[in-house]
Amino acid sequence: MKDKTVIDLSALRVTCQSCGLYQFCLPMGLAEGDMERLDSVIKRRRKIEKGEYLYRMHDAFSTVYAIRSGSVKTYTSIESGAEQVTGFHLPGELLGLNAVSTQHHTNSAIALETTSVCEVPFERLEELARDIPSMQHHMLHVMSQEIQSDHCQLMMIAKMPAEARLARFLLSLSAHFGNRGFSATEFHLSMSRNDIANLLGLAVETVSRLFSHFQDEGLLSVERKHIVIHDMDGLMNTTAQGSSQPLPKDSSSNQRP
Amino acid sequence: MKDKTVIDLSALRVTCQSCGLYQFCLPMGLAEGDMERLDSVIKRRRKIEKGEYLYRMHDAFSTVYAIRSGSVKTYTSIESGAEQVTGFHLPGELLGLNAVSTQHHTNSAIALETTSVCEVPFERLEELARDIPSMQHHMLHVMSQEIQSDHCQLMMIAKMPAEARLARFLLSLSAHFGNRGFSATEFHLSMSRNDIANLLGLAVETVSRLFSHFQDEGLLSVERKHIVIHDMDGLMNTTAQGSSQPLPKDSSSNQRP
DNA sequence: CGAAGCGTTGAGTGCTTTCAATAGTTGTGG
DNA sequence: CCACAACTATTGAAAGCACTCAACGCTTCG
Repeated sequence: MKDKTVIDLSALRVTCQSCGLYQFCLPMGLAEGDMERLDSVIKRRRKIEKGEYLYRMHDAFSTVYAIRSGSVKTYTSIESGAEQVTGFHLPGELLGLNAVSTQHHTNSAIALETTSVCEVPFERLEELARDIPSMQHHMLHVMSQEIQSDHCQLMMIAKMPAEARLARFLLSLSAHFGNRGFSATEFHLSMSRNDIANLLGLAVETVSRLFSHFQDEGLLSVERKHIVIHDMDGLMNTTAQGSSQPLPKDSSSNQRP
Repeated sequence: MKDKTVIDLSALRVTCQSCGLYQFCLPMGLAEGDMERLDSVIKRRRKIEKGEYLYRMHDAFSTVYAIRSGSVKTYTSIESGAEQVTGFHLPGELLGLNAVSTQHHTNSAIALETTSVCEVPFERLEELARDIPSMQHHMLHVMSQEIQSDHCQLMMIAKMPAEARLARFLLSLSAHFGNRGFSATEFHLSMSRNDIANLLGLAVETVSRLFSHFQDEGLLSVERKHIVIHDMDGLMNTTAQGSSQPLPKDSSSNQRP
């Protein structure tokens, strides 16, 4: 335990530039000088264990979190006690920004495994954003991206059959891992079947059945939380909502003049 | 037609402060001086007819729109041609901000009736946001609010039966109108049944049946697009997912240590 | 080792969709 | 001005997908 301080010091000295994720994270697109200013604002690095909360719904909002390693589940609860998982978040993602409007968190964030995050005081971030145009733009960028992904999620739940939803979910995980230099075909699910089902708007049993079904078809192998994708194209095909229906364009009540 | 120029001039002279919606719109919370700066940035006021597009998916993003009157439907299209309505937007709402991340619009916005909007060049808005902290904050605020409402929508589609979804939809419209000084119990639906069904992730027939059902129960009267709510509480009760199930808190795989 | 929780599988039910037919509404052109 | 076409909305009947209920194996943890 003598070298504890040494470890702490080196940890504190870690900069965004030295982080393998900096191109996916807050400093994305920042000039070097600006990155140093960002570094100076990042409060500290925190490690949280599986099952610990990063923050809870209704907590006062003061801090934004960037995930360094591990994974986090976010979910909102409704009055009746029902929960809706809104996403699983992997390294490089920014959490907490959607609390700006209420000053209180509107969802809870819980670690799915041992997770390390960077904490950034939001006030500081706002100040930085004022001085650094690309930082301001990036914050808007991050939020607009979340909106887009929510819309995608919405469409998925509203329009796609269960099979396609799970396939898309797995493919999106696969792409995430692939982008970050990990295997796109073999990975570990840090979330429970329950969480997956909740995110996709399905019953746990349905998810379980679908995993078995995919395995029977030879699309993938699944053993508890270990996934190996054998047939990426096959998975993508199940995504295509049954088949390619030649929908009439603009089926709504409006036409362009 | 002699006074046409007079009308135009007076229209151009309209300021945010003179707009009945300013407390719901972009200038929300701005100091008076800052509001004038905002006014000077707003490019012009545009009137669009029913069926015209404010912008279309994939269009280059340069402008943010604030709705003055009328209503607008936004929707995204997926590769296969299927569409997902992402929202109906009423006076005071800001549209287009979610295109920041891609520089291209990721949804289309079409007028459901004759609609007038204010156009704000996004670049200008970003500049303003740099100079005026409360403006920057407000933009983040608007986007964070959209994320929250999307999460709400997600939960609704994923967890609620058809009846509750339509009830919630009507109640949210009612609240919107009420907040803006209109009747909360009697209003006009500017969107088609098809659009409603699409937004709620239902079939048109289901929506139609539900309207009839609500009417049979005496909760409301509906005649084509004219709605009169008779029993607000009754409607709210149908929202409660069948009843109040005493769900075990935190049904997920995680527990707090 | 027992309890508790997660995951899988089966059977039956039900909510919602799909298919189909009919009115009502809107818009256009003869 | 009316008739026809196209579209929107409503209603009924049948089918299907996913859910609920239920039981059991497996893993984890105290």
